[in-house]
Amino acid sequence: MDLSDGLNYTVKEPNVSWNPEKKQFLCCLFKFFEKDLTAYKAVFDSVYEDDLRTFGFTHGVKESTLNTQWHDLRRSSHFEWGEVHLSPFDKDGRWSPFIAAIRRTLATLRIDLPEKARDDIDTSTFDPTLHTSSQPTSVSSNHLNTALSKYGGKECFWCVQERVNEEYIQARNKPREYTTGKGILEPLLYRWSNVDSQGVNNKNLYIAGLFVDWDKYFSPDMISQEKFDEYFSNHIHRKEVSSPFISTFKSMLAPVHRAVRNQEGAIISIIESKKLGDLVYSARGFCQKHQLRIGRYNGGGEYLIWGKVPSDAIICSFKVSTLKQIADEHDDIAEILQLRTIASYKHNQRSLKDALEKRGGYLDHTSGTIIGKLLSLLQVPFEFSGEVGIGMYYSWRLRKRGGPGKAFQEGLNACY
DNA sequence: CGAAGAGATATGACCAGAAA
DNA sequence: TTTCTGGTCATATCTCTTCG
Repeated sequence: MDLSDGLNYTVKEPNVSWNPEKKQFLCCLFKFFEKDLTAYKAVFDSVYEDDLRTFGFTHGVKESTLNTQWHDLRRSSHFEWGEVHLSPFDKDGRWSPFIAAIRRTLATLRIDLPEKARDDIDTSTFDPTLHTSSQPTSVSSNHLNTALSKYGGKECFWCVQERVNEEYIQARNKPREYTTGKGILEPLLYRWSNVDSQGVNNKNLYIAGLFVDWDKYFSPDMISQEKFDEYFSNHIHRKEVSSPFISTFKSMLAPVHRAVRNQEGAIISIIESKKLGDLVYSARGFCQKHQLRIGRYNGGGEYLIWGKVPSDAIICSFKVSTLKQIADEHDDIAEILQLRTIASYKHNQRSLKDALEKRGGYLDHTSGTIIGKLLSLLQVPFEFSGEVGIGMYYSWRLRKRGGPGKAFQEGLNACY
């Protein structure tokens, strides 16, 4: 018997130890980078070099193994597969550490692997009811674990499993309610926050309180409609619990009103809604569906964003102290803004709007010029100045009837 | 009792060949 | 070619039994 041949038959290539991290890493390659198994292999081998050597690999993992593994994860609706592929296509989001590692490795290896500009992975075959998980999901892990440790019996496991499955079926089959849908959604949303706001509130990034530890992120697809409604309801009832949502408003007046009344470090941001995908929900829609009123609040004008507002969706941010300073330095701006009047009203309601109206109307060209000056001082990019300016025109009641005319736009443009 | 062991069952990694 | 699918084999986990 030829010994070397014999070795080839008996010495089997080792198996990859697919822990959750490696699965996520592999899925990130497929999700964010153009498909090229040779490049995927090079990156994977390099990143997990030590680990692979420990398990006995000498020439890295075969391309086919990576491909099969990814398809297997998809076929079995594996937890990590869903985690990566059902999450928003956001390169600055939860998967950014993986993406950064991949980019670094590609640069080191001098491999030119294009990144995808959008998600092209078909997730329609993903069935959460089948989903095999190495880690229970964040949603149901508590129920599952307590039930198991409490009773330990097979019957109980299955009844719990049944309920978990039901949650998933509901989550999948029911289209998510209250979503604003394309076309209806306001192009711009405004956000107010201060030092007391929960979550991460930066000038260029917002993260909801529940996801401050971004590793714990889950998409709304991963939870039931009931759970989603509970989060939504808690949020609009302003309950003191961590929320997966970020509040925004379609009008700039609402956040300005809150900001001038709660000045401590208040920031106002302007957000471009189309960069948020479909993770924006109308509070009005929710209140209508559930016939809900909280005092006089009916959700009008408020939109909740799930998870985070990535930096590329934030057009600009300014501190309310900057706004006040500008008003102090420019009488015409102060006269239009009426920050003191706004601050004197407890609620942003009819009476505040009436009070703003009392100031009297402006000629369109005049108001356009003043608003334009303000927006340029606040460094609102020119391309959004029209949208923001017109919004302010209505909110601040710059003329009693009708919309802004051509002269308003001309006045606005004159300042940039 | 509870620890240890044996057997049964489930899961994970992967291949080879079919299908597209 | 690439992608999908049925099946194998090894290992992990569960369940039941035995024995000190």
